[in-house]
Amino acid sequence: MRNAEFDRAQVLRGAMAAFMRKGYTKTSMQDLTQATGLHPGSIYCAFSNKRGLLIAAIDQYQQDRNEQFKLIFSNTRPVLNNLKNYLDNVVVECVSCDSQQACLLTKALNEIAEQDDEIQHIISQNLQLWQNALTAQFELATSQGILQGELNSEQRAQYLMMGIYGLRTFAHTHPQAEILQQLANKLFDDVCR
Amino acid sequence: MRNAEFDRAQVLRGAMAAFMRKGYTKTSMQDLTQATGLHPGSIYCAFSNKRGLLIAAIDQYQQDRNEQFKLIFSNTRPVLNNLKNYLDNVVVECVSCDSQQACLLTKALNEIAEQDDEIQHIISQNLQLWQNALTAQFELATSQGILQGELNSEQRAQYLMMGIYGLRTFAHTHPQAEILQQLANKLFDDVCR
DNA sequence: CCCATTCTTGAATGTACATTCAAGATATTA
DNA sequence: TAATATCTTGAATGTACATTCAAGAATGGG
Repeated sequence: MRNAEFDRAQVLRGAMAAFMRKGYTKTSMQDLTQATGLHPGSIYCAFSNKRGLLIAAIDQYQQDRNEQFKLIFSNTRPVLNNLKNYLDNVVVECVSCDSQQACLLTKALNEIAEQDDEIQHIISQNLQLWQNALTAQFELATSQGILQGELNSEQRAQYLMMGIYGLRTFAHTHPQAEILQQLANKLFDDVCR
Repeated sequence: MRNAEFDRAQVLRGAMAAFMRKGYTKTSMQDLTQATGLHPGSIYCAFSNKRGLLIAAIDQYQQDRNEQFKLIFSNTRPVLNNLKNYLDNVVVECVSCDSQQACLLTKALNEIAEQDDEIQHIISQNLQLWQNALTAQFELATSQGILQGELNSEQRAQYLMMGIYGLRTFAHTHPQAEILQQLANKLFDDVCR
């Protein structure tokens, strides 16, 4: 008889930002009411509780990132150019030092790992989809004869994921663009080797 | 007129373990009294507060890891063997999935980054010492003519640090020894390239 | 062996938090 | 426009937490 007034995606993006800034535990419901513009009652009505809001935010994050991924890879340029652009984009995010540009999945994974099996599973699954998408790109490059070497596409994707995780953590101590870009360049070379 | 009864190092190792298991925020003082065997009053007397206990625990962690580092590198075997052993050791820690085997520095860095400047600074400094020690090993190998290529020793150390950070995060989603060892092997190759 | 000093104990304190709920507001339907 | 269903509001609730503190215990010097 009456529809909710808020825009679910916008609310979840606000929650995302809050969780990325302070981490799940340290983010209070008060932070979340501010970040989402919703009153506590509305949050509990729509997402059950703080944990439910995190799960919904992770889902929205995955959708948003998937759009971005498609944007980078859906074109006719050479696959390796797209991959390099993708990695350079990660570097830009790291350099900005803007906590909103962090990766919600890895942030939550590092915080919650071994504490909440269900959330850990959700995050792992999302990261796996991610890795699969990268594997597909490497597979494409291989089928085009662009990539050679001992590694298969899955191994390349795993190594790239590992490198991106590492880059994001490393950036906390060395936020200089030059250093990060250099590491990313070598990572790209090594992945393609 | 009277000495403290507890063994400071042991107390701090208990606190370390607690912080590594749950993270700083989620670890309650009750957890810490259990983990350290100390009553709240004693903790506050010795370390001011929970934050002070974390800082002291980080310091103890650094000392302990430094001992371990020396143990691995203080011998007459080839430098690169030692480096490989060191990396393999990280893999073993990752595989165990034992949260006590995590790295307190990276765990705290990922949680607290951009939230507590002083702690961030302490962690960064400790990680830098770490990186410097690795740089020295690469420098040694280079001076022995074992390492060639475009990279300088600092760049190699940075790349290795990045890789280790990445490996630790990646292990949360892929704790299989085989996969992690494969990634570590390639990382070592690429670092030495 | 007693005194002075320091350490230990753990219950008490106040605060900050996640969550609930009942009253009020608003939209849709008839 | 009236009735009804649903959403919104934000103060109230109980809990869990970090921290304090005063009483008690233990040590070593004299």
